[in-house]
Amino acid sequence: MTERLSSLFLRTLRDDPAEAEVASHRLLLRAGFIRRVGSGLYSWLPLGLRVRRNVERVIREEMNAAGAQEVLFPGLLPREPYEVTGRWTEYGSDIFRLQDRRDADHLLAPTHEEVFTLMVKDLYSSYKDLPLTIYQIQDKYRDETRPRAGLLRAREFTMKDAYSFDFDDEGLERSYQLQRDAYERIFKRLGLEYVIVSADAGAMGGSKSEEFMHPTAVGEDTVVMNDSGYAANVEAFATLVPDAIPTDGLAQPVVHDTPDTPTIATLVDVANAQFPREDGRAWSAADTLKNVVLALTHPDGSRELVVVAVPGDRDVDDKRVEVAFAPAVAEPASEADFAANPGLVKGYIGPWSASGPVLGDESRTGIRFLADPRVVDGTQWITGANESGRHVSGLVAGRDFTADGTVEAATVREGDPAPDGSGPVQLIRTMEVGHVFQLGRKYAEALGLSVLDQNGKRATVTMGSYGIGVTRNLAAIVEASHDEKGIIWPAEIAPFDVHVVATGKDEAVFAVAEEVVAELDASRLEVLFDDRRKVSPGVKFKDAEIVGVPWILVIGRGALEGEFELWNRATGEKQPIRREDVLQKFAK
RNA sequence: CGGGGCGUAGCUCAGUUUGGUAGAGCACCCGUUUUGGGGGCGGGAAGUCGCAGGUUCGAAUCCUGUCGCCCCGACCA
Repeated sequence: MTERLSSLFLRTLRDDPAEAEVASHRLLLRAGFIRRVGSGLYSWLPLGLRVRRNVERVIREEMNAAGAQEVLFPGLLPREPYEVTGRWTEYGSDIFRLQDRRDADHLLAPTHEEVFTLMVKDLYSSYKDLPLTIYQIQDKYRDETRPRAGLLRAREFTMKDAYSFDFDDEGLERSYQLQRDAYERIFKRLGLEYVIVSADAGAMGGSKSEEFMHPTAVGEDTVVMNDSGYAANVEAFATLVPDAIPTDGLAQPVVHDTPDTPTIATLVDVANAQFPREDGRAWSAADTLKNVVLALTHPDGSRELVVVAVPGDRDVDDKRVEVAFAPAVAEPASEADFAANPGLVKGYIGPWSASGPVLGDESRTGIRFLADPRVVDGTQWITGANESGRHVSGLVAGRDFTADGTVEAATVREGDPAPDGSGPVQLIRTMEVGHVFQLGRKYAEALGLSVLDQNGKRATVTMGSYGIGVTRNLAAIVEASHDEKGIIWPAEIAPFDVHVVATGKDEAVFAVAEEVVAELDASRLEVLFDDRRKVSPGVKFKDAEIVGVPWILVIGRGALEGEFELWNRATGEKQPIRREDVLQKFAK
């Protein structure tokens, strides 16, 4: 196959479009792969479409090899299936909703669990039909609050989603593993670096969930990992719990007047000035206990206040809180909440007071009190004394106060110990490029998908869900593989195998190039041929470099003597090549 | 949703403060020259100045409203 630059629907841009910030967005626009139509909506030009099809091809090959079968569902769906699973409402304003001429509600599918499940329900009814894994490559729609970074977070994006259907848990585990293995092969072929992290499964009600995360500065997720193989999403990070300390012989708590210390920093200053440590070391924020009041809204609509205690040198991490309290929604307590609970003295909250416990089941307020796992028995803290302008020091966990439980709410920091004992962790920015998920029976139950077992009894099917963002992966590859000159496509998904550039004005040179291109084409190579006349060599070279085909074959000077030049786009290496060696060089 | 910025030719932008005939570079078309790194010269086509209303003799420019886009944050199966 040969495409000629003289007729290709392509216009490269010399200047960076003002709308593009990140490299992939900028380069895909400039090199003429995509164009923006609306916020988070992109059109695909011939070059972009070719790469996209190649990404899809890799995914298809691995899906098929893993025994999955391809299907295709509509992107436009009626409301009913989503009503049954509760997602019509749960999804809120993140989905595009529309009405047909009879005012019937529809949506543009953000994901397809429901219709896959219903399709299997329609057709299958016996355990003998299982296992089954089916997939599609489909456009998904999400009304993102803020689309950004071009293809990395778009409102219309292409995704491969697969679903497995099994009779029992062992079957699900096997199907899951097959998909997981296929994902590893896909990312290796795409040349995309990844780490697999355990993810929180709460939101979708499943059991086991792992995310394929691609390390990149433009990522929106934080992964906690170390060189010894530990890796987890920051939401799923578990604190390594220190050993308890004997409380025997520890001094009794002391209450101090600490006016004007509403923040941890001011408290530490006052503590060092007024009641220095006996061992001479200075108090630090880590010696204080910060008590944060959160308001939870439970799925039944009820509202509950909880107090979360974290060491004062850490903050409460919103994402970790969200997971810790799901399905309840947590938000900072409002002024009204404080007004309704006079027992909570803002800025001076603590579990203890001179006149008895303030927080917890048996306390004055009865408010649930959850502590960071580091607050083990025997640790001593400076914290609020529940009186305005007063704090207490030497407050011993397990002796002077007891939490109602622990909560993973504190921020994770570089250097924190991994829960598996493998040592200190690092925090890296990543982007989710794939997700494998054991859904279990949630959707099958909600939608009534069951099969008859060997005894003729109904049994609910168990499901897995497996997603890869096709267009996001394409953009991630550009992020990971470009230089100041342009894109550098990995051979597996490059729009063409070789980019032949004919230079000069000598028609004899073009005639040679035509012959070589025809030979390459005949050996089933995909060739991009810059056959433009009256375009200067510099322009052609710049275009070749920004477009990013792995090999650039320059036919110009010396062409009539059979001497060409072969450029390696990735390394920048340029070597002479004899005409008679060209075919062999590219032989597949 | 909060904060910031921006809408003028396909792209990048000037002009707006101080109202007075719509501009530049690149890209595009024609001619010419050049041919190994976005070349030179000459000519040309191309814009409802986001949209609506208002003020004014006159609005890209001032006023009001509105729509859209980008960035940071919140949010994100």
